[in-house]
Amino acid sequence: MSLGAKTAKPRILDAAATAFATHGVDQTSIDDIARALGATKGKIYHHFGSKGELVCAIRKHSVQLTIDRVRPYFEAQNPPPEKFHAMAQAHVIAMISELAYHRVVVEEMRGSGTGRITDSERQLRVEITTLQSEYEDMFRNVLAKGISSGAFQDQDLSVTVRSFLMMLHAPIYWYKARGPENCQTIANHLANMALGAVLVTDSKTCTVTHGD
Amino acid sequence: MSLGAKTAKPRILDAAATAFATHGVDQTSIDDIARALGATKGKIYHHFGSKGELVCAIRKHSVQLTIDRVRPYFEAQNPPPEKFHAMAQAHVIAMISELAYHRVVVEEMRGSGTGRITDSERQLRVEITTLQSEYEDMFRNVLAKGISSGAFQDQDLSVTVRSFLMMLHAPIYWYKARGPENCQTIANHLANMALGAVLVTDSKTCTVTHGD
DNA sequence: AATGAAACATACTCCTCGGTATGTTGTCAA
DNA sequence: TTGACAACATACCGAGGAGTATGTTTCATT
Repeated sequence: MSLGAKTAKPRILDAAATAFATHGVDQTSIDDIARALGATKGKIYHHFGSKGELVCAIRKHSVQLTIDRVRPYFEAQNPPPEKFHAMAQAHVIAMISELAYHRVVVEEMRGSGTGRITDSERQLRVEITTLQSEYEDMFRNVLAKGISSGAFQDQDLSVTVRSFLMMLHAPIYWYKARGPENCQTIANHLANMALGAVLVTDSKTCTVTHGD
Repeated sequence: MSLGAKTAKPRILDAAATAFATHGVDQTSIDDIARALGATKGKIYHHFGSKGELVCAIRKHSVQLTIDRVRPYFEAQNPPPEKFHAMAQAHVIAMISELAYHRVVVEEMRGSGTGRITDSERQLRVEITTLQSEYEDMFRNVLAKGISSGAFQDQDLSVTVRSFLMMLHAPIYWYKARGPENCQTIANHLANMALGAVLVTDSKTCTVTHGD
C-alpha cells in the first residue's frame, strides 16, 4: 500500500476535505461525502470510525503538509529576516496549494467538535496538538534569534507568532485560483507584510512617538 | 423602548452570542440559548424568525460595534501612519471588548449558513455586507492616502486590507481577560505589527527572491 | 369590565443525520 | 472447493433539534 495509485483512504480524505471546506463540517453529512465519491456510507465507515475521526485526519494531514513545506527553509542557514521571509512564503503557498484541507482546520479552531469523542480520535487530537506546537516552535525559534540579533522587535513571542500566522492564513478565505504565477505574487506579498510586522524599523520609532 | 434597561431582544442576542461563541453555532440549539435565558423556545421565536436570523443579527451587531469604535479615529485629522495605527488599535479593542459577538462572525465567514434562508434573513445579509464594505473602505482610504504620500507600500489594496484585518482578528481565538491594562498592551502590540506590515521600510527593499 | 394584542410557555411534528447491524461480492490462501 | 476475510452496499434505528400550533398570562385601551 501507499504507492503511486491512490488507495481508498486518501481519496475519501480528499472528498471529505473538499466538501467540508465548501459547505462547512456540520452542514456536510457523511452521505454527502459518499455521494461525491460515488459510493455509500459503508465505504467511509469502513475506513474511519466516526465523523470526528475523519475531521481529525484531515486536520492532521493539513498540519503535516504545512510542516513539510516550511521545514526546508527553517533548516537553511540564513539570517533570521531572510529565513523568516522564506518560511512565511512557504506557509502561504501551502495554504493555497491544499486549500480545502487548511480550511477545515481553521473552522475547527474554536475547540470541541461533536461532543462525544472516540479513543482513536482522542489520540489524533494529541498528535495534532503536538504537530502544531512543533510547527509554531520553528517560527518561535527564528523570531527569538532575530530578536537577539536586533533585527526583530522584542515583544511577546506567543502573541506575535499567533498573530502573523493568522495573517498568513488569510488566503484561505478569499483565494481564487487565477494562474500559478498569481500564487507566487500573493505569497510574496503576504511574506513581506509578515516580515514588516516583526522587523524593527526606524521609521516606526519616529512616526509613532505620540503617546496613547 | 431602547432606553437604559435592556429589553428582551438584546438580552437574547447576548445569550445567543455567548453560547454560539462557546460551543459553536451548529452545536448550540435554540433550547440551549433559551435555557441560558431561563426561558423557552417560545421567547426566542417570538422575537426572531429563525436561527439564521438570530445569527445574522449577531453578525450585524458585531460589525456595527466595530465601526462605531473605529470611525472616530478615521475621521480625525492625522497623517496616514498615525491614523492607521489608531484605527488598528481600536479594532483590536473592539474584538476584545465584545469577544462573543465577533467570534460568531468569524465562524460564519465561509459563506452559507443553514441552507434555507427566509426573506428578512436575506435582507440582513445584504445589510451586513454593506456594513462590512463600508468598514473596509475606511481602511482602504487610509491606505490609499498613505501610499500616495509614500509612507505605505504600493501593493494590492484588497489583499493588504483583508490580510492585516485577519491579523487584527487574532485575539478572538486566544484572548483571555487578564486585567484591563493587558487589553491595551495587546492592542498596541497588534497595531504596531499591522503598521509595520504596511509601512515602507528600507531594510525591506533587500527582499529575498529565491525560486521555488 | 370587556377586548384584543403582545409576550411568552407547552406540547407536538417531522425530518435530518450519525451510527450500526447485516447482507453481498471479490479475492486469496490452503 | 471452500473457507475466511477485506471491502464495500443496503436497510434500519434512534436521538436531537428546528420549526409550529396552540394555550396562557399580562397589560393597555376603550
